[in-house]
Amino acid sequence: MIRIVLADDEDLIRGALAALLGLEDDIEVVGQASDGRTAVELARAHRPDLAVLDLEMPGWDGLAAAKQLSENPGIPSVLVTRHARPGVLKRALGDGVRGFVPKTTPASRLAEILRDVHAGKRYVDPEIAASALTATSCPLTDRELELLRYAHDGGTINAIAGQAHLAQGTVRNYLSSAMTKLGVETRYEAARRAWEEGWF
Amino acid sequence: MIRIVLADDEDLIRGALAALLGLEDDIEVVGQASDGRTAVELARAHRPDLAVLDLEMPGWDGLAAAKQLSENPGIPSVLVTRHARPGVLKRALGDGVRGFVPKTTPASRLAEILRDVHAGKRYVDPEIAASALTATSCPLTDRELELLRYAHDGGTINAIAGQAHLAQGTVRNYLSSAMTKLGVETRYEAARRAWEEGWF
DNA sequence: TCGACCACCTGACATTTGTCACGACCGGGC
DNA sequence: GCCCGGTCGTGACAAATGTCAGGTGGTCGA
Repeated sequence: MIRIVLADDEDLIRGALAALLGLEDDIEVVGQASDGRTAVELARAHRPDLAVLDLEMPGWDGLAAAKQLSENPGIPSVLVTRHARPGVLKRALGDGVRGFVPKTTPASRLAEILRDVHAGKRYVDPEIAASALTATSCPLTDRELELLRYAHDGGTINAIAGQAHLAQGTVRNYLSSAMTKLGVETRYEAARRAWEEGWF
Repeated sequence: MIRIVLADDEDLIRGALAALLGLEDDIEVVGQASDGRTAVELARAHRPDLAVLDLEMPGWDGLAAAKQLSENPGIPSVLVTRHARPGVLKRALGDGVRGFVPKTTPASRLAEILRDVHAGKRYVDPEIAASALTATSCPLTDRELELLRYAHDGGTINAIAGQAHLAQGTVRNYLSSAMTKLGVETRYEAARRAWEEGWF
């Protein structure tokens, strides 16, 4: 019997996934959480064989939870995600994630994947793996990424400079540099590109 | 027995929802589709009692499919959505949608909701209903909305003017007007606000 | 120790953008 | 008729933005 802790912030999806896994004779969902922190607490209490975590969650996301679980109680995680972002896959594998499943995966495969991971294998969606291999590794510096993160929600340069505690000239330079590196015309496009690649 | 056609572009979620509904004795999923157009074809072929449609789908989205189904074979629809956008709810109800369920709804409630809708009732998530009532109705003109749609993916004014076949001065005027009406500083924030409200 | 390099920051400059005032056209109400 | 609101455009101005040359300090390998 494979004992699982399941985390997804959308109740409907989490419940549906639980129903799906409940159909399998050898899988048992022993706990459900709606955010990463609760998932970690549940896992430390129940000691499941496996954690199935949605990547996009408020507060601690799936990646943060997976890292915790892999370090402390040594519980392997499978991440489920809507957006197949190559950079995120790389970081996830570095943080001890054992399976990476986009939501476009056929439902019938999920149980098999969990069994494989439980048996010690790893699973990575072939599509994402391919794009992660061909993907240009991130050409941006940490500072550039930080400012792109701020730029992502559409504020003015001044607002960004305030949040980052920098002069606006500096902010403009970093963003300009990022824009040239990515070959786009505006910081918004740059921010979107960086997000899509999974660089943050 | 309530016969249902189910549409969601994410295979994993669609399969999980099917599993969830399959647990109910009085509900049968007679067809599954990954986009709105296929959902409509399936529904015309199988004549289900109800269609459960994800709102966010490529090609025809859930709203378009629901409208078709309500007009032609007269099949009622329940929309499932991730983002609770008040404007979308209003349009949906106008297009004959009978149920509006955000993905934050507890999984255990879904079956009840489908039964209610099948019995002729309507269901609208109370949270969204409240925000739709208090929401300011859209103060923007069609042209302003159109340009905000273009602005939403981050191009320059020139690019937008090209797509819309307008002079850049005109584009700036419309966007500026939209920005003042919404009380924001940049066209990107304006575009995001309009999207969040469900105005497009 | 030196130079090369990189991340970091700044100021000056040209372009883009937002704002405003204005005019023309069209359609529908009063 | 007249007025009003939406559409489309122009020109001008100030502010925000992007671009560039340059400066500082630290690390690293030769």
